Amino acid sequence: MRLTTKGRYAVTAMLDLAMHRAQGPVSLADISQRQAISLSYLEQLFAKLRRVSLVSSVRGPGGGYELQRGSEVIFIAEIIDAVNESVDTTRCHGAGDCQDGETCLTHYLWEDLSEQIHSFLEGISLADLVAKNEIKHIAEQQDRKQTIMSENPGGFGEGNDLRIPLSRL
Amino acid sequence: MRLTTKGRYAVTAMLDLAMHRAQGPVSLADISQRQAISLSYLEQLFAKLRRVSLVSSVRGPGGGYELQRGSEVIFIAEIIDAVNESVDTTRCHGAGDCQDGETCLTHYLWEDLSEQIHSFLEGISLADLVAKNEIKHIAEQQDRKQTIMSENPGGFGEGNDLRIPLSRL
DNA sequence: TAATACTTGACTATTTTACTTAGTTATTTG
DNA sequence: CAAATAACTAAGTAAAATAGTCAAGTATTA
Repeated sequence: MRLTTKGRYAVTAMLDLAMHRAQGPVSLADISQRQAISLSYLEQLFAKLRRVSLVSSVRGPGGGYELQRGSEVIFIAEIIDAVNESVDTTRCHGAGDCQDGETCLTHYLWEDLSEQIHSFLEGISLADLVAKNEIKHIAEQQDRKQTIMSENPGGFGEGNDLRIPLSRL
Repeated sequence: MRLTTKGRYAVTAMLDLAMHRAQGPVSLADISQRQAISLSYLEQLFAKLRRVSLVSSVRGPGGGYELQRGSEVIFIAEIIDAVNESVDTTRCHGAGDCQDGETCLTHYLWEDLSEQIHSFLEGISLADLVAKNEIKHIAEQQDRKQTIMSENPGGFGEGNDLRIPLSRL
């Protein structure tokens, strides 16, 4: 699991797509302007997103890209995986290449952590992100942030207040 | 929040340190051998880890690095933050540089997600990773994986089985 | 048919990563 | 004290990833 600017661009573009899906296909040119990402780079990213069936394309005038599923069933982990081709984190690839076994152990520990992060991002959808944000804005207008959490089971919580207890994992 | 190979190296090295703290200061040469990371690269990483007081150094023969706190209060997020100097994700830095406000919105959404991941990694310590691993190994020996979760509140769960419900966040 | 917009591939610049080299400084042990 | 050890520092470099350019297509719509 890697989390780089490349993945951020992809998620950002997908969020843009999610927020404009009402108006039909969205052209990369539009996303490029709105999100300040170069058109050619978007083309590269969307080629990969298309390959894994996250988006579908419509050619010709008025064409563009659309989410192939609803934004509530497109998860952040999928998007990031699509653009970041996986790298093998272990230096000894499976078969016992390690001398003392120590190397394998720490590598395994990392992979394990990586899995946790992946699972975490598999639980967050595009729709979740957008929805949570809307709630936050309403909350700020109403100026009573403290009660949002309990009132709204779909929300994410606020920064530091949210410390996931290990007992829940 | 970025999650690159650089951060992985740092976490791996810190894990190595945590697992060998009983035998006093650990030299970078030892870590280099065990974890297959070049000595000079480790020197760069540990310069940063030392700057934020995650480790302390002992010079001279028999010297090396030690964790400055217990491994149970050193969190993964700290390690990654130490080696990855932060990049500003928003193109318009605070002040209204954005034309239509759209750009800011998706950037904000990303920052929000990034915060979630950060909070997640703030909740996992070096000790947690090691401990969970030991439990896993015992479990595999005993060949009754299914019951581990409920029996052991400190554990992390297993890969896909662990899907954090949004209602808990 | 002309315009639009996806699609592909090759190529390039920049940045980051990972490593090398060559030293200096502090500490311990013989 | 001298020699060995290992942290520190800094400069430079090779390789990889990122980000973007350019130039051709193809499919679709008006």
